[in-house]
Amino acid sequence: MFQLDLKSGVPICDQIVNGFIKLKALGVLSGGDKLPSVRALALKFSINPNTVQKAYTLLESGGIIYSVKGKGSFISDDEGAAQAVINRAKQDFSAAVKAARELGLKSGALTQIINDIYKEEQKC
Amino acid sequence: MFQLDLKSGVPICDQIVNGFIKLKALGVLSGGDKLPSVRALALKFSINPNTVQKAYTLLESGGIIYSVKGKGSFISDDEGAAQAVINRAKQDFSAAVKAARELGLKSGALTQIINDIYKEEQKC
DNA sequence: CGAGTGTACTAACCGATATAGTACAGATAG
DNA sequence: CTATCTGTACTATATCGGTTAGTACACTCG
Repeated sequence: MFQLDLKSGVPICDQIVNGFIKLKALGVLSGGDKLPSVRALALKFSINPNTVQKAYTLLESGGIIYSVKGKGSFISDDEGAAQAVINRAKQDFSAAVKAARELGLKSGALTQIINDIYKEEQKC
Repeated sequence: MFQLDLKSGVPICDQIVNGFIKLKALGVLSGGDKLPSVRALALKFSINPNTVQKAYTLLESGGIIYSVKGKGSFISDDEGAAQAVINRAKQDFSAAVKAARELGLKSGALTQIINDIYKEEQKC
């Protein structure tokens, strides 16, 4: 399960959304898996159930999960949603590349950074 | 001169800060160049002078510009500040790379995006 | 029926951002 | 010197997004 950083400035609901997206992208959660209930997750993180519900609503509108009244919320097995997540991640990354380019960074410097970060991953 | 997007959600003062940083990074503005006065820029963008002043204060605390009472604000010729800008840009980009990696994107996909964006630049 | 589930709604609080208005100090041109 | 432009400082207010608080309803399952 992911962690929350209450003092990071990043909205809690966004952190929850991204947390489950990552868990699905990594294969930790897959189609049909049950998510914690709104109230249970709120209790675990000591936050308000409304905040969790907001995150779940966002996840459902994005096709990442689906919710059933009286039963719970579950990871969607929709492959299109997974692809949408990847596309959104690519868009976010593209924006970062363009921002870096506007500040005068060369492509070589960027690829170098990528290599460093992915090399660091292999150590673990 | 840069543009402002009032409805982007990005704080106006941040947009002003980034705007001048880019202008300096691109060489449009260089050491000693005079910035518009707080009131003039506020008038041009139809925003509050306080907001411009806040941006200028941030720029000065970052060493990007320096201000002189009664004279105006000027681009700093401090090379260390320029390096700091580049480092900050690299840090921002690193964060984007890590976010993409956490979502399962491979380094090859990222370098591909970089190549596409920088290739597109050469067309212009 | 009862407990747990998602869902909906209103009200209120809080922090960040932006605005409004005023005031003071230094520099420069006339 | 005076007027005007400059940066700077300060308080107060308004707005918005995010969060919390509290309540309520409908559904599922044992």
